[in-house]
Amino acid sequence: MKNKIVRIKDIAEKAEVSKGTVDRVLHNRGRVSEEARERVLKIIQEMNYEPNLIARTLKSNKVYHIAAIIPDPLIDPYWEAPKSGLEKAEKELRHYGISVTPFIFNPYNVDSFLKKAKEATQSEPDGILLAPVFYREVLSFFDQWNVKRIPFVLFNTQIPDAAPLSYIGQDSYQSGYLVAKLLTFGLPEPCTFLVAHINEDIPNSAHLIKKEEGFRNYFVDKKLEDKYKVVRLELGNPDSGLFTEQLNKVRQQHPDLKAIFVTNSKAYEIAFYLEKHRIDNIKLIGYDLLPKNLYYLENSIINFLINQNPKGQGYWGIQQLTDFLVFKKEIQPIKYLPLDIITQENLSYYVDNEA
Amino acid sequence: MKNKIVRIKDIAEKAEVSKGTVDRVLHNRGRVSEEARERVLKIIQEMNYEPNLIARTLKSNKVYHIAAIIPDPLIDPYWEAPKSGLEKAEKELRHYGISVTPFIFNPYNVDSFLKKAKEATQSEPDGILLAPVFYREVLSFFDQWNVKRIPFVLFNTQIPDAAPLSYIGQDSYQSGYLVAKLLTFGLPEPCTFLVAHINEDIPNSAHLIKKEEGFRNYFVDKKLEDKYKVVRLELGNPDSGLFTEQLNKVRQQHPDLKAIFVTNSKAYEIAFYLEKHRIDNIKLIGYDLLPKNLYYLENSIINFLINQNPKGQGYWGIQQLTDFLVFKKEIQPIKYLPLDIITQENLSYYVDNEA
DNA sequence: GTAAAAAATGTGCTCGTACACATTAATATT
DNA sequence: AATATTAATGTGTACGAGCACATTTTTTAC
Repeated sequence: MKNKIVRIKDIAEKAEVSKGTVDRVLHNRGRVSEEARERVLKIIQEMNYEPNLIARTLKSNKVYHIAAIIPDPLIDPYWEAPKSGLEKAEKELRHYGISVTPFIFNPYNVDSFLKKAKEATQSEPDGILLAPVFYREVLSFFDQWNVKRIPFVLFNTQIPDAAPLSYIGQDSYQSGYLVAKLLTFGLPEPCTFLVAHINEDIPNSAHLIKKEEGFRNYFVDKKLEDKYKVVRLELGNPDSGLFTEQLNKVRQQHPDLKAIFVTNSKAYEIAFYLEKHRIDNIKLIGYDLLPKNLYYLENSIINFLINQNPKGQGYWGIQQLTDFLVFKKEIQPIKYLPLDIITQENLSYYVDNEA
Repeated sequence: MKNKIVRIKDIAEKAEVSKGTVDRVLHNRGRVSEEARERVLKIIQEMNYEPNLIARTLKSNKVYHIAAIIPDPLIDPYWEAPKSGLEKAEKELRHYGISVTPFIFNPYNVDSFLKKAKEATQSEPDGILLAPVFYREVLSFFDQWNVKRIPFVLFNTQIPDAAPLSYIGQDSYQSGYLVAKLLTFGLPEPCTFLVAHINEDIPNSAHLIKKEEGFRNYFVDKKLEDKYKVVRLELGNPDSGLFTEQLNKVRQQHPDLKAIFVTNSKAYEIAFYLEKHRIDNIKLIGYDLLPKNLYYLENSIINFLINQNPKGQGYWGIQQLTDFLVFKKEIQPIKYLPLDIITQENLSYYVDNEA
């Protein structure tokens, strides 16, 4: 059987050199005669040697510091999941020398972001994981990190101009497209759909625009523009009276409103409104498995949730950086997570059961 | 910082014993005074020591042989995915001493199964991964393996009476339930649904019955029995004329037939029928991302597929056995994989991108 | 031709854990 | 009290890769 695991020692013996020489060939440390080099290289090929990553990391007790620049979960609960994901990854990878330091900023305050990003940069980390909530402000940091050669991984929000080591998240456009499919599947008759952006700085939130774009283009592509009408609404703070007013008005203007698509994780705000006004003929789709969303999903007020797998995003972010720093693997520049469709009936298998 | 990793040596020093003693405490190898035992145990708690699994497996060069008893992918293409999943796992885990030997049987031939299962048993493996296609025949093997103390993991088909180390797969009942939800969501008007079992030995296929049960119970639970009618059909070999005849007949008997639920991975057979007869007012839901199914999903003849994640099943099966054999971890007796809802629009993120 | 410099190759220790073996301390037996 | 027996504890090495350092071989300089 070829089942035997090939070690450096085996190669050394077969090539009639010492393992030191094999090591030099493997890592291009020079000081090897061309003759020996070729012989060793050939044998490595033949026996298709694969280094034992386990033994490798055991040796080097280098600690890799990763700075995780993420929004405060206490301010927006959405960010709890990514945080727990990266904590999980850190726990798993501690023995490989991975150490993660969170730099937590207020997602509604640019200065807070600037401060924390600066702190993170000054800590001279070996890698950075970042949720780039503020599009404009983050760009100059990318330059700094590129100069300093600090690899950085983005998640949640895709930034086209950046050249990160990797982006982890969903294809926003496609997720809007998917939502349109689901709603038209459930509503075969002509009607009106509402795209609701809740409490967001829209011009600075490219991914939300992408979602709306995908949503609208579905109707174009499928030639359904005559059948369905799409309206949009930028809603402010749900606690204000304006919020309710805006919704009342849109319902009045569009009596055939049959579905609402919420582009972020705050579908529960709309659900609260629907429940309060005892409206049960409007379907509702949103994002993410927050407890409040799950509550309304269970009560059939929310019909579907698209799981952005935020925990997985944090988890895979750290994993990607580890693969790069520790294992020196090739990193895929974009890692799209699946667009999970969640409903009452399959919910339990997605809650706390992933990655 | 608590960032320092705790080693056995650290514990030994703090407890003023040698690392040998700590080792004996950790592994209950006896020969330790009660006094020392308690002291060490306390310090292990305090410093919350976690063994370095990396170093652990590096030491022991034991090879664990796992026998994988699975159906032949050449006979039923469904089984390609589990096979590739377990191959992927083997590759990842080779350096932990995991070696997987496939024992491949004909899923339509009991004798072939008996022969291979016997061979696998005689090879005296350290663990067994099994797709228990033949319910009755597999039971005696469970007894044998229990006597020999060979841990076995089941996947794909849940067997209630068995007490495997772990079952990996989906909750069949719930998946039927989910399908009912999707269909009623898309078909708000009263109509008839067909549950189709294609080319299966139904009495011996508990998981297919469970699917139907879940499907039917959805209507009961939601008080929709008056609105929707459910009929069932056991279809034989799709290549025979009978197959088409049966379908024709059921359509004739139920003119308001609006959806078909195929309980296994052969939805493409019905799709072929629907396409051939140019029927586009019957929705179709089935299982698994086989190339043929994907083709019809792309063409909108199949509306949804439930992904049973067969690749993941093979992968996690080997992972579970490795966790048990190599890492001595606690194993969860049931590992339900999520009920992924797949449609044209989110398909690409599930194809070859998992586990 | 010899010594010095450079190139090539070899040796040995480290990482954290597990286990075999060696050693010491505490009882039991005569 | 001396020896045998058992219990308790300590010591040392292996696993595979990586790297510093030691050693050998070849080349260069005079």
